[in-house]
Amino acid sequence: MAARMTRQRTAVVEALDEIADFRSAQQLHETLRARGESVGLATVYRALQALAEASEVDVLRAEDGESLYRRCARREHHHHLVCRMCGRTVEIDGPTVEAWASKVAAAQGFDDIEHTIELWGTCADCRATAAS
Amino acid sequence: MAARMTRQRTAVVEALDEIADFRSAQQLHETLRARGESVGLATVYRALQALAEASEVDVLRAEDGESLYRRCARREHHHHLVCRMCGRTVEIDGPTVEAWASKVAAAQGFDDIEHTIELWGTCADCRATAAS
DNA sequence: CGATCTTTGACAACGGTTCTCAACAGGCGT
DNA sequence: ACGCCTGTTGAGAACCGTTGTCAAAGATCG
Repeated sequence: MAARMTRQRTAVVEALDEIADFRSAQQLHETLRARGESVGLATVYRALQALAEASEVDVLRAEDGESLYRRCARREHHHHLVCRMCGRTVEIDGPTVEAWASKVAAAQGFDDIEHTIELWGTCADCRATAAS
Repeated sequence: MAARMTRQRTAVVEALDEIADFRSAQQLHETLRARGESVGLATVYRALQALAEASEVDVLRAEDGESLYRRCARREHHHHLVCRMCGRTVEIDGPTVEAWASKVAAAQGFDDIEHTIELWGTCADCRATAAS
């Protein structure tokens, strides 16, 4: 059960530290391969899974269902505004929304409440690129 | 391009009308089969797709990525509080949240904004069942 | 009724993710 | 330093929800 620090896990964490945007496991795998780090795809998935479980990375689902990962600046609970084209991300928090969510859910007799609040859009750069 | 009203499409719509909770395409297919209506799985998927496109049904992604469908009472924009065990659903709207979302996104220079706001929990009934 | 043209359905294909299992390598004890 | 023990790796298979294929079936119109 002791988490060993292997070359592969280190590589995944380092890659995440350098990338500011949300990326899929496959994109990350691609990146590692490209920079010469030989890491298996399954290993990337496992590393991300472990990191997510330890709250070291945030996970969210793209509109097509693919999982995207990101190492966030703050470890506290927060949400994201993500560019659906390039993955560019802005961290957001909404104290108002949090309160609203738990109040509404509790009023209906629901327990173990969890909420998904994500904002998707097209960032200024991508809009410019798409226009050309 | 003219949408023909076939036996299969009618069956899917009728099933949705009778079920108040979010269900997956496969569950719906199962239900139709069980009641004697012979409908192909691909057809169920296509029917749901068409209905979703016409805003006749709401779609949302379960935590494992599966798509869930539901015929909602109101066609206007709204959100859901869903029981993650049985799919039981309560429709919700949050005018405050809507305003907050678009304001935040616009402030960051993002366009074509879309937001995902869903609440997950365990309903009173399922909690009781799980405890026994 | 017949012609036309969409829809159907069994099955294959797809894409992301997880599983399998033998080879491998941290890291602790000596 | 050396081995051993045990967690980890990786190539490929398996999985599972979903979409594509294409010949046969059926809805609609004249």
